[in-house]
Amino acid sequence: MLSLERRDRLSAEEQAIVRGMMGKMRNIAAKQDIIREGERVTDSCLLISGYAARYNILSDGARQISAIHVPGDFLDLHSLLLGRMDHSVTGLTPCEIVLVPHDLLRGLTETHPHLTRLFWLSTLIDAAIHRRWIVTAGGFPAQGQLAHLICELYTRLNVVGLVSDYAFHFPLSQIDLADALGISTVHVNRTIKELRTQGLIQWQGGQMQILDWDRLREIAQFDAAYLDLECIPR
Amino acid sequence: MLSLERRDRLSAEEQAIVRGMMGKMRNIAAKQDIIREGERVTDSCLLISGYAARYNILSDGARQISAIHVPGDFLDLHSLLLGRMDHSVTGLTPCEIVLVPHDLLRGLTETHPHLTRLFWLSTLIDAAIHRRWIVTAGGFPAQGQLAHLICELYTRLNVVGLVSDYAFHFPLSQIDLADALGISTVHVNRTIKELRTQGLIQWQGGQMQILDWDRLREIAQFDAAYLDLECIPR
DNA sequence: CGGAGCGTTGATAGAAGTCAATTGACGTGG
DNA sequence: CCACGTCAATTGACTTCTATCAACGCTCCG
Repeated sequence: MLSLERRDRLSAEEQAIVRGMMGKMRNIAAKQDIIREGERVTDSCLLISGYAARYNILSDGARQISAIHVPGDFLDLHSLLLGRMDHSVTGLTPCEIVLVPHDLLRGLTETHPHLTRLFWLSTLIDAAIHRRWIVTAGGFPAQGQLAHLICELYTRLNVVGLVSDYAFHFPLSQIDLADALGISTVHVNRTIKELRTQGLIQWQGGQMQILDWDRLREIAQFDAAYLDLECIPR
Repeated sequence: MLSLERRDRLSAEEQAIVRGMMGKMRNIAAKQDIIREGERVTDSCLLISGYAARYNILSDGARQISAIHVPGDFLDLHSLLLGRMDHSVTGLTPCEIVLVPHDLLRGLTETHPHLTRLFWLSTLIDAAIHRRWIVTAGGFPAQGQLAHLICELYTRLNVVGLVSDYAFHFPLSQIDLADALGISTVHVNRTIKELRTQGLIQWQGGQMQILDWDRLREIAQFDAAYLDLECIPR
């Protein structure tokens, strides 16, 4: 379930510990905030199902999304060591999350170095994704950016077994995409239209179908290396 | 020297360990690569003096910078747990770095939980900075983006004692700024001109002088909270 | 002296934003 | 059951921001 377990082997004991840390499941509605900027939090959230996003509100009221999360991701593992949240987290769709108390996580850093490194790794992959977003935002026009996001989400969902035949559930609104890509909704709409017209994707009823992975990947200059999907000792 | 020590207290033993980990100093010329994309590395680099940057080269040859580093920063602490570098690192100016062997760092994660958390924290702050760059890239026009970068660098340099009277050494080229902000050099030039004309900054001979911090901060919507500068137990 | 690199400026082209309007899906209340 | 409101998707017209192309000056240095 955790993306952690795809990048290194966990011992039976470690698996048991991780499972034992999970608090009770909580249901989050779409558009409901899970964490608010400025809070000091006492638990980290693991996303079980649904899409969630980190975002900030700018002074003109615009929402800028800095990360989109898929099941298996920690939404705010970084809150374990950072003093206050520098962003909010919201459900983009209805979500299920479990809370992992910071006390337990901190205890784990004292007693289980290997698990600690894997949790650390999880935040490092977050950071690698952030860097890639910076690169695509700065270096690509809207079409490349959108194509890259689709490739990335496809790959990340694939890791947790949520794709089949180049298709995945993708019920986000064009508004969400606009806020993530930093472009207007009108422009998102036109950019999607281009991808459709070029026969690269199909997207309707909350279902995304990639029709031509190779060309989409090329437009996006997508290379999954930054997601560090090797399963190796860490 | 490390930015680490500004965010929590280190015991005498911890300070000694950290000092003991430093390998020998290396000098890097401006525009010289320190780490190349795709490498597996065996040491992490700590920047002692100068400016460095993480970057990727896009298929059209453009360079997109995803992070700018100041003295006291680790350039690639994440390489400890990530398999291969997903970006390169270069000196933007002549730099001094010290290498910290991964063997030592990994050993430390086995024996010193508190120091481990502080190293982890260092990468979390990197990530927080990445998020802020995503927000400013997506949400601001060029002037706000540039203003934000100046505010950020001022604040980060202040942490390590490298500013005085709102001035700091800033010998980057406009080309470097263009690659960091994802805009053209011509537009960088015009944007700087605006900031100068508005009496916000002065920048000549590699020296940046902030003339009106309050207005610059306002244009940039800069709030240092994301840099998490509190000195608290972690 | 002459070239290379950087900074600066003007003119023009292209990308993306804003404003406005229309459509369709959906849910609520009468 | 239908009227109505809301929200998202879509499209057109126009504006603004940013890129590109081109030219020129400056400084540094071989």
